Amino acid sequence: MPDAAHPAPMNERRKFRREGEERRRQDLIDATLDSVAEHGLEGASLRTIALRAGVTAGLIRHYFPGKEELLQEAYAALMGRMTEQAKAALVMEGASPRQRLAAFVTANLNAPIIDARVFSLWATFIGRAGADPTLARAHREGYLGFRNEVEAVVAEVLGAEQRRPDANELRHHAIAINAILDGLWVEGCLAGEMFSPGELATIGVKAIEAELGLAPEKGEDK
Amino acid sequence: MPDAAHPAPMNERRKFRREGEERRRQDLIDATLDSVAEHGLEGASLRTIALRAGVTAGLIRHYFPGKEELLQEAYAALMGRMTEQAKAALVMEGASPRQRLAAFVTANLNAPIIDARVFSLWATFIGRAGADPTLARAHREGYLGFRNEVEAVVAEVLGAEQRRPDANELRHHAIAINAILDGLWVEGCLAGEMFSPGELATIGVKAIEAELGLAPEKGEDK
DNA sequence: AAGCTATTTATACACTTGCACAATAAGGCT
DNA sequence: AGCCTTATTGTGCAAGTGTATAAATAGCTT
Repeated sequence: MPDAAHPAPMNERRKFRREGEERRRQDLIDATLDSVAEHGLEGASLRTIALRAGVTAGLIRHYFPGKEELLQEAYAALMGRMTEQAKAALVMEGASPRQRLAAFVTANLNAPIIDARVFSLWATFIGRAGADPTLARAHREGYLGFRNEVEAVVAEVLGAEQRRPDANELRHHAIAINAILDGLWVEGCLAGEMFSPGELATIGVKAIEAELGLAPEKGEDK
Repeated sequence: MPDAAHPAPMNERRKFRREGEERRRQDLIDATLDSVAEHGLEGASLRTIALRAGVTAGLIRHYFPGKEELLQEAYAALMGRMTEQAKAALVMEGASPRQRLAAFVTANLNAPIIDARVFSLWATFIGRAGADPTLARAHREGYLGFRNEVEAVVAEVLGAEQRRPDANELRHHAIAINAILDGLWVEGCLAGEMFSPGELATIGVKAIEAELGLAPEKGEDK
């Protein structure tokens, strides 16, 4: 819509700025994620995306071979940010393994990881994993990477308690803990207002400590 | 495509049979779910759906006001079948509460509940829950119903052990157990071949018994 | 057998979609 | 200052979309 303050002569070509390549690609990917989150894959047309990014639709083809590639890159970017945030909570210096585990769980069950928009994106993309092997592989890698992180922390925690679980035990613990985190994440994203702040984290920490057979902390029993 | 054995005269109008209303609606809903599972919401056009159902596109409008209503009914049907199957495992006569819980968990972590197609459908629809309040409410109801079932079984199990949890404790247990089931369900659906048969159920039963603080069964420790 | 009715097909329409490509101008280089 | 590259716009197109509606016919009623 033409700005009333700057009445544009008719047929004037739209002014534009040249952005750096990396910047433009990021903007387009962000606009894609926004569009998908808001209107689903179906509503994310090239024109919608371009409008959101402040460019015209034709430009997209200058940066991406086609729509499919744009979507795949957008999904990869989303997964990258998610796992990055999730793992960031693990780098705590000078904390006991058990404290690190609790911090990890708490971080994963609060904002910004618990987020309806991110969940919507995840679900929309993952729903196509069955049909699109590219998406399926991207998920698999993200999942396994995350689970390996979990498994490493679990090994540390149990090691600090003088317990020596075998490989299979360790794997089962990691799978179960991962499931607890995933499940609570889904519930929190879908119905966050049903839980008081921090409640999901409390539930998660307790469930995971129970899974690992850790004695309750002093004063932690209600 | 015309059958070679019955060469059709040109411009012959397609033959058809009148099915009962209920039957047709079901066929259309099934065709919708198939289309969505295979090509996603975007690829599920009225013509695709009609083709799958063996009718022409125009007929859909005779049974549904528009595409959106068809999708909503399809989602409702999907949720209905899922929760119905899930709860069915609970009706075991003459079993101890603990056995019933274990059977419930096992049933929910094996086929046909663990199913890539159903998961794909669930994810695709739930991804739109953020934007579509109708879908969000449908999910909420299904989720709460399921969680209440879980809570009831938990109360029975703990009651049989002479334990009297308060309401909040009970709620937390139900949320945690629900998360374990959801999380393992997701993992199983997305990467079923990474787990040996029955492995997810084993992990789930152990994790849930740990959550409830139940002593391991005799001979159950590895 | 004839007629009725509502299920079903078929066609039309306005609109959107992804993609192709020519035209243009922004901004660095000399 | 002028030029050259290429990022960006704008237009066009064929295919597909949901919806509206007219035409046909399957199967029941009488």
